[in-house]
Amino acid sequence: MQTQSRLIMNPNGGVAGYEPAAADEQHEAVLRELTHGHQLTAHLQAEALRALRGQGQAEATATFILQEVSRAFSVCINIMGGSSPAATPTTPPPDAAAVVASGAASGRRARDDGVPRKVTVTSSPYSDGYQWRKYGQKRIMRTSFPRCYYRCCYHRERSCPATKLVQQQPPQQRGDGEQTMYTVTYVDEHTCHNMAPPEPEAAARSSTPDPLGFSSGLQPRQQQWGGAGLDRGSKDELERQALVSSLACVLQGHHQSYPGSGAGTPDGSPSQARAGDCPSASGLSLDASDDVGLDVTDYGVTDALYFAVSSSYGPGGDGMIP
DNA sequence: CATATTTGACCACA
DNA sequence: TGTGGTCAAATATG
Repeated sequence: MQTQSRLIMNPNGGVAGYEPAAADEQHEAVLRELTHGHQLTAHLQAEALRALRGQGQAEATATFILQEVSRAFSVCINIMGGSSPAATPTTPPPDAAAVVASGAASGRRARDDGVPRKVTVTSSPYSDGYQWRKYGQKRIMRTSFPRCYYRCCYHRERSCPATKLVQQQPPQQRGDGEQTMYTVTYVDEHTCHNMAPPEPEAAARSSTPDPLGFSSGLQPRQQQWGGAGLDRGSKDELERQALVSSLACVLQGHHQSYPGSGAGTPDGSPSQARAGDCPSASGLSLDASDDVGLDVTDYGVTDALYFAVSSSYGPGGDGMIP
C-alpha cells in the first residue's frame, strides 16, 4: 500500500532524487523483474498443481493463492505500463489454463463487436478470483454439455459488464488424466475493481461480497466442499496446516503428506451441483477465499499484494468510475 | 424470508 | 430461419 502510493505519486517514473534517464532505467528494471516474477509464478503454479494433484483442499488453496500472486504481478505490470497478458485484474488462466484465443469466442457467432473476449481452457473455471452469478444455461448445438452463463455479482450494484461463459469439454478433448476441462469465455472486463468499496448501505443491503472474498463474510448459497463434519475452527486449523505444508513442500521442490489431510479434506474438488451440468456458480474461488481467507491474510503475502494493488485499479490509482 | 439457481420463452444476429 | 444470448418467473436453499 505504501509502495503503491509512492508509485502513484510518481506516475512518470520520476522518483525523487533520480534524474530521468536513471528513472527510465529503473522503470525498465522494475518491469523486467515484475515480468520475471510473473513467469516464475506461472512455473510455480504448474509445479504446485503437479505436486498437489489430488490433494483436494490444499490443491485448491495453493491454486487460489498462486493465482492471486499472478494476478498481482499482472496488475503491477499494467500499472507500470508494461504489457501484461491480462488486462483485467484477475489472471484469467487459472492453474493449467491456457489462453486459446483472444478477441473472439469459439464458434461462428462472434456476438457483438468491440466487446473484449478472452477464451481460456481450464480445469477450474470458477477459481478466477471473482464472484459470478449464473443467469442462464443453454444447450449448444454439437456440444455434449450445456453452456452456462455467468455475470459478475456486481452487475447491478456497480454496473460491472463482465460476463463469462463456461462450457464443459467432452471427455475426448480432455488433456491429461481424468481432469474435466472447461472452455471459459470471458466477455467484457470487470469495472467493479475500479470503484471504491461498496457503500455501507449497499454492502449491508446485499450479500454481495468483496471481489476476492477476503472479508470472509459468509455468502448465501455458498457451496460447501471439504471439511465435512468438522466445525469451523478445526477445519480452519487443518487447512492452515495443509496450506503451510503444501506451499513449503512445493517451494522445496517436493511434496509430502501433511497432517490432517485425510480427515479435513475428504475431497477438495468443487462439488458438481448437477452431474453432467455446469457446476454451480459462486463456487471454488468463493470457497477458497472464504475458507482460507484468514489463513491467507495471516501469511500476509496475497493479502499484501491484494491490498497493494486493489486500491489503485484504474488510471493513476484514483480513477474511480462513477 | 431473502437470495441464488433453474429453465422455458423471447430476442437479436448471422 | 436457426442458433446463441438474455430475461424473468418459478423453484430451491440456507
